[in-house]
Amino acid sequence: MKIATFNVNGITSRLQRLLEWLDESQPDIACLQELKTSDATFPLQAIEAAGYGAVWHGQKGFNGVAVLARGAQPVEIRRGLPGDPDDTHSRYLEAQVHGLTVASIYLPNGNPQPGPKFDYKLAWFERLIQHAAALCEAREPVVLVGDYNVVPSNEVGDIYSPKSWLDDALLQPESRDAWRRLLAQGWTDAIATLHPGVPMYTFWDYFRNRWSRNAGLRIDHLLLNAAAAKQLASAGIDREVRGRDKPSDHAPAWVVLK
DNA sequence: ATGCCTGTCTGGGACAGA
Repeated sequence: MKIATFNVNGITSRLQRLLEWLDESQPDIACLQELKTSDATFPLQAIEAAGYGAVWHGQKGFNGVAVLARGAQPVEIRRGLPGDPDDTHSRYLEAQVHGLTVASIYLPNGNPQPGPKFDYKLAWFERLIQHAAALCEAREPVVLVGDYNVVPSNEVGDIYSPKSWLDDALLQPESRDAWRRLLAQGWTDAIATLHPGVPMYTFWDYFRNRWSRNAGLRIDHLLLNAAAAKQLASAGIDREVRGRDKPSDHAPAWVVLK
């Protein structure tokens, strides 16, 4: 069972990159973020033609998350996190498919900080922590994947160099503290567990030659509860996707469960 | 040192992203 996460940065302009990656990587489940399109304009036909069923939560111009499943129709469990009825952002979609529960997460970026966007990020994180507690305790496998917009540490496995990012919302102690408290519920960070100490970046800014210099950040994560972690076989990053024509600024990350 | 690129909505320039 291969589960992947991919921030596509606009599914409309990224559709060919997405389809070729699905064909190559053959994930059983693919969670997408930053669709940047409305529910009505989600390219369902092309995704079904590629052999995938889908549920999605779109938003015109911004945000947007989806869960794709190869040869299956995901069953939607929840769209949006509980705890704030005024939150209009499409950032959380939870579904059951292929015998497990999976969530596609697009955690707020939070820049600039300090400020209201950073406050929103931290508040959203607290709502995720609240909601994730019961999922972590589930006896069935649960996988929370997506763009968490947190660089977990300043180590080279997580960032090429923290120097120019020290004031960024992705590295702030508050962001990292929330990340640590989420993991402390009992989640396994699949990439960090299987590839400690080596660069496992998932994002490279479009400018400043960040891709050609491999000046990347590890911000897309795959978290497994105990039942899922028992099945953990391998994990990786499809880096080559970032080097193609008209790429997303993120590369897909994936985990295989036995 | 700096959104320096890129996508979206829109129809040129603003906003958002990380």
